[in-house]
Amino acid sequence: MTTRVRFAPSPTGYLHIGSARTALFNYLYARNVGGKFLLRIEDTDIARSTEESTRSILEGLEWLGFSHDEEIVFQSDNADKHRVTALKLLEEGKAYRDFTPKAEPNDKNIKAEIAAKARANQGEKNMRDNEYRDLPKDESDKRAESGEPFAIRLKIAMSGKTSFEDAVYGLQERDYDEIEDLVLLRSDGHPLYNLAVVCDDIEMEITDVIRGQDHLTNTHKQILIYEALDKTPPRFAHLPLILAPGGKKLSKRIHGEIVSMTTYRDAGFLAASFRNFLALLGWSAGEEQEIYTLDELTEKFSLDGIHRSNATFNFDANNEKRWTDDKAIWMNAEYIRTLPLEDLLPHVIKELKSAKLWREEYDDDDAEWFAKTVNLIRERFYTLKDFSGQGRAFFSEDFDFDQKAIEKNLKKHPDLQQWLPELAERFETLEDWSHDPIYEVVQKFCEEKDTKVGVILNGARVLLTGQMVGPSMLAAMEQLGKDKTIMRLRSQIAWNE
RNA sequence: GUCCGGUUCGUCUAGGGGUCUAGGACACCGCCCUUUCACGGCGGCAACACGGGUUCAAAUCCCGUACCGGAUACCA
Repeated sequence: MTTRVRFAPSPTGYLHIGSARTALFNYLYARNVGGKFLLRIEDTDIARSTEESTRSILEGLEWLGFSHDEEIVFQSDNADKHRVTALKLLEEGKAYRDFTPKAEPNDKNIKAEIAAKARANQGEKNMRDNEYRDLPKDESDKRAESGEPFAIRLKIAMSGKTSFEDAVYGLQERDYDEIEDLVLLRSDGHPLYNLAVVCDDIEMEITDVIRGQDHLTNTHKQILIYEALDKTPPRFAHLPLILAPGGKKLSKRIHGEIVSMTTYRDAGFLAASFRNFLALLGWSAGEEQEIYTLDELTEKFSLDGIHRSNATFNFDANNEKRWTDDKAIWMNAEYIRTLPLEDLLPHVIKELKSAKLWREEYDDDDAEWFAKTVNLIRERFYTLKDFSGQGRAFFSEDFDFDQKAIEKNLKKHPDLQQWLPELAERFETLEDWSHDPIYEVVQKFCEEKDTKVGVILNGARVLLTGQMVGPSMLAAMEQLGKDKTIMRLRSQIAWNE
C-alpha cells in the first residue's frame, strides 16, 4: 500500500510556523518513501474560516515549495457525508441522541472555563453518566421527530481503554474513564472535528497521520470512531510543539506576525533557508551537518529523528536586531552567500524589481556586471531586502546615507571634505580602472596627505555607498565604475546631512 | 484537578551504560587577517533539573520530587 499523508490546516489565519513545519515533515516523509502528500483544508468551523486564510496558506505552501499531489480536499464539502456517518452510527446503536440543551460558553477564556469545570467535577464525574445514553430507541425517535434538538454522541463502552503506538511518543494508552462520550454532530446538524477528520482520512486513504502533539489526546477519540466504523486506524506520529520564548505555545493571537510564513517571505528570506531552519526545529539527522538541500532532507528524513521535547523559537520583540530567531537569520545569510550565484540571481532580480531598481540592461548588456555586483555585495547580507537596502547605491543614484557612517567615517575627519574631491581629481587621469591601479593612486594620495589608507577608503565608502560596512572598497569602486566613483566623491550631499 | 508528555550550554541540538575532563551550530566575548565590516581564521564563556536507587561504571536504566508544556468543548 502506498503511503499517503496529508497536511490539514484550518483556514483561520495565515500559515503558522508550526503548521509550516508540520507540512514540511509530512512532505519530507511522503517524498522519502515515495508516497503521496495531500492537502486538506479543514474549514468546518464556518465562523472562523475564511477564504483569505485559505489563500494565504496556499501561498505559504507554494513559497516553501511543498507541492501537493491530487486535488485539495475542502472538508466542508464533505459535511453531508459526515452527517450520514453519524446517523449510521446512531442507527447501529453505536451513538445516541443527547437532548441536553447546548450550554453556551462564556466565550473569552474558554480553555480556563473548561479546566475549571473539569477540576470541579474531579473524581465525581462518570464519563458514561448521561441521562440520554440509554434512552429507549422509540422514545429517542419520538422526541427527535417532535423537533426537539439533539446532538449525537458516540457511545463509548463502559470500560476499557484505547491504545496506539505513536511513532514518536511510543505506546499511548487512555482509559475510557478519561474520555467523554464525544459529540459527533452538533444539535444544529454540524459535524464536529473528530468525526470529520476520521471520515476524511478514511476517504482519502491516509496511511500516516503526522501532526502536532496537541492532538495526542484527540487521537484516542478518533481511534474510538475508527473502531465504531470498523476501520483500521492509520499510523500516528505526533510532533513536539514550537514554543515562544515565554514557554507558551507559539500563537498567532499572542505573538502576531512573527509566526506567519508570509512575514519571512516578505522580509527577504529564501524559502530554502527557512525550510532548512524549520527542519532542524524538532528533528535531527543525528549528525553535525546543519545546511541541507531539500533533496538531502528528503533523503535523510525519518520519524526516528523527531524529538519528544518542545523547541523554543527564539526571538525578542523589543530588539530590532533579534526580531526573529538568530539562527534563522544566520542561516538565511549563509544561504545568500553560499548559494550558487545562478540560483540566487532570480531572487535578487525579483527583489530589485519590487523595489523599482531593476533595469533591463541587467539582463542584457550589463548581465555580467550585474552578476559580479551581486556576487560582490552578497557577502555580508542577511536577507534579500539588503540588495535593495544596503546595496541600493550599486543600482541607483538615489540612496540614503547611514547617519552613523557619516559621523564615524566622514565628519570625524574634516579634511576629507577637501581630500575626497581631490582624490576624484586624480582618478580622472587614471586610464586603467581596475583594482591595482586604483589602489596605487589611493596609496600615493595617502602618503602625500600623511594619512592612513583606511581613513580615505572608509570616507569614500560613505560617499560611494552610504554605508559603514560592505565589501572591499577597491572592488566596490571598480565595480561602480570610474564615472560614478568620481561623481560621488565630489558630492557634498553627505556632508550636509 | 485528572490524563499525557517533556527536562543536556541563553537558543537549536549530538549523545541510548565505559570512548563524556559532554561534541556541533547560533548568539555573545577576545585575538588574528584586513582599507571598513556583519566575511574568514583561531580561541573563550557556557549545560546533563533535583534526590534516591541499580551497576565495577549512569547524561544514558529504574523510582520519586520539582518545574515546564499539552489536553480537557455541541472549537479545530
